[in-house]
Amino acid sequence: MTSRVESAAATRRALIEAAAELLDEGGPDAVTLRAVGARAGVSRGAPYGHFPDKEHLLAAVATKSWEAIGEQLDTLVADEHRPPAERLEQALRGLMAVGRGHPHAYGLMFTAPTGEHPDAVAAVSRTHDRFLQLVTDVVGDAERARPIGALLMTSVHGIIAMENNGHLTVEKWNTTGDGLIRALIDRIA
Amino acid sequence: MTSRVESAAATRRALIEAAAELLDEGGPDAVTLRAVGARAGVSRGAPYGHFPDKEHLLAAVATKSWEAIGEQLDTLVADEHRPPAERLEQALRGLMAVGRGHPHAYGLMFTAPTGEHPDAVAAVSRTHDRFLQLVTDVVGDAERARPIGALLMTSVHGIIAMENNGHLTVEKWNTTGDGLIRALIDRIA
DNA sequence: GTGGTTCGTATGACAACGTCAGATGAACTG
DNA sequence: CAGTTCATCTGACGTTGTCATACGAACCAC
Repeated sequence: MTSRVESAAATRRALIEAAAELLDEGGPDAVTLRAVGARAGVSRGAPYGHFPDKEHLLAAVATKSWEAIGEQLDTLVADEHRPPAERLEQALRGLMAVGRGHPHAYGLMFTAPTGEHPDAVAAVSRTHDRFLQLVTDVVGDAERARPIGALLMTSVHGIIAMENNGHLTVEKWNTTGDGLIRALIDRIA
Repeated sequence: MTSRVESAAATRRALIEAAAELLDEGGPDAVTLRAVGARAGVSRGAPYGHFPDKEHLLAAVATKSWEAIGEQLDTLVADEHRPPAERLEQALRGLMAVGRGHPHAYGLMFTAPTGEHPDAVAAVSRTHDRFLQLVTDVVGDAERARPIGALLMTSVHGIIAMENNGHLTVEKWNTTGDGLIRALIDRIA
């Protein structure tokens, strides 16, 4: 662990993890380069040895979140015992669980300007591909699955976003995020 | 116009409008209290005579956006010549137009922590009520319209959000935001 | 009118932030 | 062992949100 490249890689990982933790605990405002450095055990300017600026660090955090969801979907794709429809529903509910458990991280995933960050774009693309595979397993045809998957993905994202921002109250809409997922599956997939 | 209360109210309006313009033109980072003051013709500390802090100013901007959409829906509700389904579709496409034309303002509408800002909450509630009226005109029963309206609202929001963040590409999903709106109406309403 | 009060605005100051330039020291290379 | 590399530290700068203070014109009683 005392090798220079190993130590640098460990520091880089620690910075990303520290930023993710601070984001989870205190929201975007808590993610200060000084606080990130402190939690990672380095000082305030250390991130600039690994990232051009703060935005790239946050993009790395978002990439990690996308990859985590991708792996989650991967295990669902591989689980061939269960019926495809059940796996797809599990995927949608898994997305909601992430959005609820880590609302700030979830927001970051859809906030980072993706165009400037190829790694993030690739991670998003891979995750979306796995999601489309799950949809394909349900509807049969891969080409037909694409717009259907888009409708499912955008709708679930909208449900999570409005739930996290307090715009989805039971008093107003007489339903919950879970209920909307159910309705979505019944009407679309 | 030289009355003190009139002048103060004009300044307040100018501050909100200046913030909205800066948000439209340069995104959230361009909305600096100094820049807002300069554009409104006052100085950097003037906003504190009208808002407790920057967040409340932004909440006022979001409130204005919600009210603008509310009025837009209002004219649709009142337009009884056209069939209800057509008016509902027009409402959904109007939401998309706002999201496309003013992406930063649209993001702010769903970003402001609504709990702390009663005016914003009220504006959102009124706008949602008008949307639910349009849904009721289509499905007939007001109670049945509520969860259906929720599914429509969250889905459209998800479509707009993913489109604005570049996560809704034709290459990946083989559809567009407009196509998804069409599919949404066909399958839900 | 006139004097005193109110209150919207201007100004100076402060801490915190992102960012960069230079210094430091330990891991590498020959 | 001498020289280089490079991750990290430290000091500094401009900008930001925010507050305390000061000013001055609109207000109000008489």
